[in-house]
Parts: sequence; C-alpha cells; structure tokens
Amino acid sequence: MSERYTVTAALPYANGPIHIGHLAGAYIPADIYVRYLRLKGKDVVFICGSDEHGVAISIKAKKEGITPNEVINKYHNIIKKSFEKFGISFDHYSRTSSIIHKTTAQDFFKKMSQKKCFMLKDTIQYFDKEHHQFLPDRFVTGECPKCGYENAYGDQCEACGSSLNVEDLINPKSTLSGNEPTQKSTSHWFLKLDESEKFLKEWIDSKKNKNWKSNVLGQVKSWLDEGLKPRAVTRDLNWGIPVPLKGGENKVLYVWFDAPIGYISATKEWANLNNKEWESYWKEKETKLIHFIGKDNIVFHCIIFPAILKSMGDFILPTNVPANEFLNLEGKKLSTSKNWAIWLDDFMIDFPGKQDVLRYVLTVNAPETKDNDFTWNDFQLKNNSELVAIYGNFVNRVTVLIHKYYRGVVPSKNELNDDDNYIFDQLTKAPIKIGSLINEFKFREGCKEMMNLARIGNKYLADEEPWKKIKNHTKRVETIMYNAVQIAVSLAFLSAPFIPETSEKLLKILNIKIYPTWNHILPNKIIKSGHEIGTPKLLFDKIEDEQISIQKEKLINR
RNA sequence: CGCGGGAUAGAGCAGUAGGUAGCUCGUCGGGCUCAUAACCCGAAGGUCGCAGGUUCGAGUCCUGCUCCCGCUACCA
Repeated sequence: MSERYTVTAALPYANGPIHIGHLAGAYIPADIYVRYLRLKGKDVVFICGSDEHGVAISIKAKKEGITPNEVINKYHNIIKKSFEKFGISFDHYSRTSSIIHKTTAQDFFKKMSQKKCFMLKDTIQYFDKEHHQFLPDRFVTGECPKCGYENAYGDQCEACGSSLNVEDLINPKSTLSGNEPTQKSTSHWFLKLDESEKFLKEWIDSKKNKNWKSNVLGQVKSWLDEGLKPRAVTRDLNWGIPVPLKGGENKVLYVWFDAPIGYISATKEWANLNNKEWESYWKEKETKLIHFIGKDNIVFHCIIFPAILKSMGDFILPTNVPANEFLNLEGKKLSTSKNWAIWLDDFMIDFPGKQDVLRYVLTVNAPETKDNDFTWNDFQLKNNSELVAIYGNFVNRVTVLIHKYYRGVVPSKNELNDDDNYIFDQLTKAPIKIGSLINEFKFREGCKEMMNLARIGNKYLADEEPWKKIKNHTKRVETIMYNAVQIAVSLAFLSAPFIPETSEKLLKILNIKIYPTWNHILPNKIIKSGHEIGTPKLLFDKIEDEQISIQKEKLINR
C-alpha cells in the first residue's frame, strides 16, 4: 500500500481576492509538493477552502453595506476561480460556512468541553448600548496613547504602527454608533493551553533534524518558552459558528478555533463526494499531515491546532509545517488595505496564459528562508532570460532540428561517447535529485535543478554543433539529436510540479501519451527511435518593456 | 523592552560537521548561427552588517552592537 498524505494549504480569508503573496507563501509550494507526491504514486488528498467567519468579514460587510453572506459568496467565488486558473490542484476546495463544517466544529467543541479542555472566565469588554453589542477591538476607535493620532483602532494605530490595547485608547468611540462605549462583563470559554505545554514541548523537540525549518521551530519554541496561557476560543459576535452549549447564546466560536477544523470538515466533504472514507487521512498513525502556511500562521498550526487535535485523542499531529516567510512587492510590504498588491484576478487579465510564468518566478524567488522581494523588472527578466531563453529556446531548438533533419521522427541512437554518457547520467540522476529537494521543501532549489536540465541541453547542442556536423557526420548527428530529445522529455516531465501547464504543452509537442511515475522518468524509456513528435510551437513569449511599465505605473497610481 | 528569523559581488540567493568565497541574472570581451538578437565560452566585480574573542585557520563557533522583517494573543 502506498504512503498516505494529507496536505493542506492555509484557508484564505474571504474578505478579499488573493494576491501574489498568498500564492508564494502557501499555495504554490503546496501545489508543487502535491503534484510531486501524485507523480510518485502516493495516496494524497490536497485540501483547502475559504475561511469565512470572524470580525473582519462583518466589518467588511458593514463598510460595503451588504450582508456578511454576500461578502463571503463574492470572494469565495473569486478566490476559487483564481486557484483554478493558476493550476492549484486541490482535491477539494470547501468553505467554512458549509453545514458539514458547522457540525464538525461544534462537535469538536462539545467533545472538548466534555473532556474538560475549557474553562469559563469573565472578562470586561466594551459594549455599544445602542446596538446591544459587544465591540471587538477593531470596532473601537480613539486617540492613540503613543502618537496622539485620533482615529486609532483598538488593536493597532495605523498612524504610528504600534499595537495597542483597546483599554488604552483615549476617548474611545464605537464605530457602530459613534457613542462612547460602556464596559460590561462577559464570559467566555478559554482553551487551557497551559495544560498542553508539556506535550507540545516534547512534540516539537522531536521535530528537530526532521526537515523542520529553523524559523518555524524558533518561533514555536519562543512561544513555549514564554509559557502558554489559557486562550479565549469564543467571541461575542453574531457572525460565525454558534457556541453549541448552554450559556453560549449570542456567542460564536473564535475563527481560529474553527478555521483549522475546516481542513477536517473539507476532507469529510471530499470523502462523501468521492466515495472514500475520511478517517484514514486524519487518524491513521502512518498518514503524513503537512500544513503549508505563511509565517503569520505558525502559532495556530504548531500550537493551538495540535493542542486541539491531541485533546480529541485519536487524531494525528502535523508531520511538518513548512511555513514560508513573506513576499514584498517592489520593496514594500504587501497590504490589502493600502491596495499594495498584485491581485491574481488582475494578473490574469493583463497576462492571459502566463500563469506558469508567475508560478515560476514565485517559486524561484520564494521566501523560503527569509522575506523576499517581487519586482516587475525581475518578473520580466526571469521570463525573458530564463523561461524564454533557456527552457523555451532549448525545446524549440530541438524540435525544429528534428523536423528539419528527420521530418519529425526521432533518429536512431548510434555509438555513444563520454559526452553522451554524461547527459544520460545527468538525466538519470535528475528525478532523484529534484525529488529529494521537493521532499525537503526546497522548492526553489528543486526548480533551479530542473532548469539546469535545459541549460545542460543548450550546452550540449552548442558543444556538439549538429548544424555543422550534419554536412559530413550524419551518424553522429542522429545520436546527438536522439539525446537532445531525451533531455526535452525529462524536462517535460520533471517540470510538471512547477509549471504544469507548460509541461502539458511540451508533452503535446513531443507527442507523448504515456505518463510514467516519477521514478521512471528516465532516458531511453519514454521516447525511442522512430517516435514521431508534433509540430514545434513556442512555449513562452517575451514580455516587452512596455508591458512592465504599464504594471509599474498601475502600482504607483494607487 | 522581550522573543524568533535575516544581513554574503550591481540585483536575487546558496554556503547542512571551521580549512584557499559559490550559483542565477545583469555588465564587459569573445565564439556560434540550429534557435524567440535566443545559445555557448571567458573576464571584471565581495575586507561574507559592525566591533571584539576562541583557533594554526571563521561567512561558518562565542560576546557585544547596528539595521530590516515578524510575533507579543478578538491581527488570516
């Protein structure tokens, strides 16, 4: 039986479309990993969905004068479509507003309550009398105690950037009514995280030297060293999953309690739709559970969610959480509120058919170990000097020559010399090398290794000069071109996890209809002498300066 | 303030048991002409954030400092 993997990517929050930061942080790495696992023949389910609860959604709805439901429907559809366009190959994309999620999350909550994982505690909070509602920090504005800015939010001052405690605001006002809020006591369920501290410490210690990233381990340890405290998992809100217990009226589950459970409910939904059973993906000890997220989510996936899973008793814990750092845009932090971002739906309009280019650029420049920068110049450069000049050009050279010399039929392999053997050696090693890099979550390096095959191909042609030898060494040219085709074949298959659409195009050009598993992507096995390839076609187009200037101007004019 | 990550050629990055600093792109020079003026070769370019220390020897270990990013709990 093949190894089983449950792979999740962070649930995107349905209060806006998604941008390149999301893609680079979680979705592209997850998709590369999953595509690779599938090619290896593993039993893998790739799960994601929209996160549709929480304060920010209700704020957004109020701002736009629509219902929270309209907000989430709008963005759920936009997000889902973006993922499809970019080839993020989820087995199931769900949403946390689904019924199955509601019952699953409530079930978790009830069971954990029975197991005494919670404690009830009273807290004082701001309350808006006119609206009969408790106010989340974001719903209170006032004067910033640090810089004096008058419209600071309860959690953060936008003017000076410092994070605030809501009770420190001077002259607090409710954003709902504009009145001064009163203080009122309210009681909430707190997850007794402190009781999980010991187990979490041992668990995280066991992950050293197991391909866990230093940034993730460091962050988690820092939390654990500070000591965990009980954390509120319910909120006074009317948008979310109702607390299913007595005393829970007008209260909902905290988004970060219900969101990760969304991975599980989405798996259930997928299983129902596909006539599978979900439990082996979440409860079988041997199953590997991998969460792809951005660094902002580390605490939830490495502390809170594992604590929840552990308390349930029969669930497995994450095998790895390969969190990425952040991507900046032209030197500045991506920001939804400041509209400093490249939105995927916009990109699709301006660069139709160039999803793979963006995938490639975001992979090669992925913020795997530290924050990285995306610039339009770099985007153009990587397209023109790498995808067009190295990959596309090599493929085009090979296919054109095969047609020119042999009317599209792969010639025979004759006597081999050391140079040819070197090529075969490289092609034989490539799937192992790239595979183990992907396995270690080093997608950037894996992708570069894949591109190196095209470089090797270009060099091979330049060294062998078949266009010269065709005059009086025809036998030798047959071998050269046979080998060149083998490189193109490997390239087609090994690039599939990274740039899937291009891979398919190339397979079509090469007229390949069989799909070997990853370990069988070897020279001489897939295409042999006598195989007829299709017509040459360009895989990538150059991106002109003009197009890049337009994008840069677009950013500046925001 | 505390904690975590980072600081290496013009740009983006590697450097995983301390031993003559690498890769990709860009720049300059040369070669080739099958190929989307693409490809191949060569060269220039770095006191590895700063200051100390350990060592025969440190980008790599230790100490202090500076700067950037993030976290510090109703912020995805």
